[in-house]
Amino acid sequence: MESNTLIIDEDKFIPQLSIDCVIFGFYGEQLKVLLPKVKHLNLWALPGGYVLKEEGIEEAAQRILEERTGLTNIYLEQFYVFGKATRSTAETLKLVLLANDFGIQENRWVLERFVSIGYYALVDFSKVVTKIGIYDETCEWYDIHQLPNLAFDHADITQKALETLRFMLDNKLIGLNLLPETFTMKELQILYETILDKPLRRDNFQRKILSMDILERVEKKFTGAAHKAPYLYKFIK
Amino acid sequence: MESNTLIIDEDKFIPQLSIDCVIFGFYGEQLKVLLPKVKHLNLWALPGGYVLKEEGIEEAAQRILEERTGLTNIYLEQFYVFGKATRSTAETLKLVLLANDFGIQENRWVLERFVSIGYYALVDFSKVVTKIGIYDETCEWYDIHQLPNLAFDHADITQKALETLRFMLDNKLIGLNLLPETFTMKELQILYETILDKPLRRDNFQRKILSMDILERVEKKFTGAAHKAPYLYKFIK
DNA sequence: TATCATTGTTTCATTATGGAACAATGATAA
DNA sequence: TTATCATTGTTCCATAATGAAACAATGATA
Repeated sequence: MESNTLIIDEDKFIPQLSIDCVIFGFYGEQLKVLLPKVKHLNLWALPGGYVLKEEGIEEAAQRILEERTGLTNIYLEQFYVFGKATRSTAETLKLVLLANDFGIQENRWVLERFVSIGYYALVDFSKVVTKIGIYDETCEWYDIHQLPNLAFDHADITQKALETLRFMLDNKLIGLNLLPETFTMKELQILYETILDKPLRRDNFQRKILSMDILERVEKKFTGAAHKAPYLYKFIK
Repeated sequence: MESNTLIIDEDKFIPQLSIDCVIFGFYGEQLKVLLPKVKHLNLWALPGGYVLKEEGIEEAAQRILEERTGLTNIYLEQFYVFGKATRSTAETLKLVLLANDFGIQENRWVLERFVSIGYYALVDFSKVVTKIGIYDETCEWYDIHQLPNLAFDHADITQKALETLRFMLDNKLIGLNLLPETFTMKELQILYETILDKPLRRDNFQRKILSMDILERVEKKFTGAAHKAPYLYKFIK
């Protein structure tokens, strides 16, 4: 991230290195991304920040997420480093500074080229209570298919995060972090369908997931709807 | 990489950010890693370096590889960023500096904590003519199972590169970069077996690979051995 | 010409997957 | 009470992928 860093002590951080986080949540049969809005501009940026000189990058990502969104100790996965020379951010950053009545100090590294480490986070939508960072106007969820105007190359970063999530779907227990404690098979299937962006067969999906022995069937869920009540499941620890 | 950077103009580079490359080759039925040896010490370090302020990280990796090994325009893949706070490198680096009669300048960022971007490279062993970097004593191939004394956390980095290579084996055309223009099915199979570190069935392997329609059968290879001559294959462009 | 090691291929059993149908169930309406 | 309905849970079968064994081909050597 390169915005919202208007008042920082540059000596505390590793110069020209940043972290950007793509936070995925799942709600209303849609995959969502949590995005803070830049104050005074029609512009959104991934929650991001810098790495303290004595701080591990994973800890930096956790700290940044807590400062910007209030989320603590969440599932994080490094996915790519964005470091093209043409990854120019100074122009947009200057816009941000001007819009917020900050002067532009040309010699600071904040205005130089950045290398940014991308992390994606998976969170249980129902447990998230977002906090607005001191430089943010809002911090809200957006459908992955209807993202707002993203700053810098943050649309590319989000896209790459989504591709990585898809690629990892069979190797990591994605659902464990994106769903509440208990859920129905249908909810899990819709989550997979949403991430993969393609329909899956109900019977085959159930057979495959159950054969993995990662789910425990708990009680039934009576919704009051006029049909058979589905079982609830939870992940086996 | 944090060694062999004894005489550098620090202002040209992004501070505290480095690139380390794990170069894989395949020869004699073994997976090899190309490693320069640190001058005057019983110590080897992955070929690495820093990123110029106006340079993309991929170009930086290519430049570093050319300077250190003579390899140009090779297959590179980013695989992980190593940025733990405890990733201390100063002690070893001071040893390197002392052993090479360089003074230690405490305030330079070269001695601070580093965040290092890991790249792995795949090269055709038969085409490699290594060059010794100006700070290196030798630059030679080592069997992946018999690595020499590696500096810093470079053994971890190498291990992670190998794991990523394994994980990607079915998704990327690994063989295309590690084998010469033409090769036998057996050579390809041994490559796969070596990377995966487990035996594969000859018949099933052949069937699976051929069904992928990525190989073109060329002429036969007469070795003079007392058995049927195998076909040679090459990858379809 | 027989032997040998290795390669290329076929065959068969087993398992996984795709696709359809059927049975079960919890509410609602006749 | 009973018929209806939407959805869930399950079974069944055809097809595809994979595991494993056997067989045929071939290029050199004795």
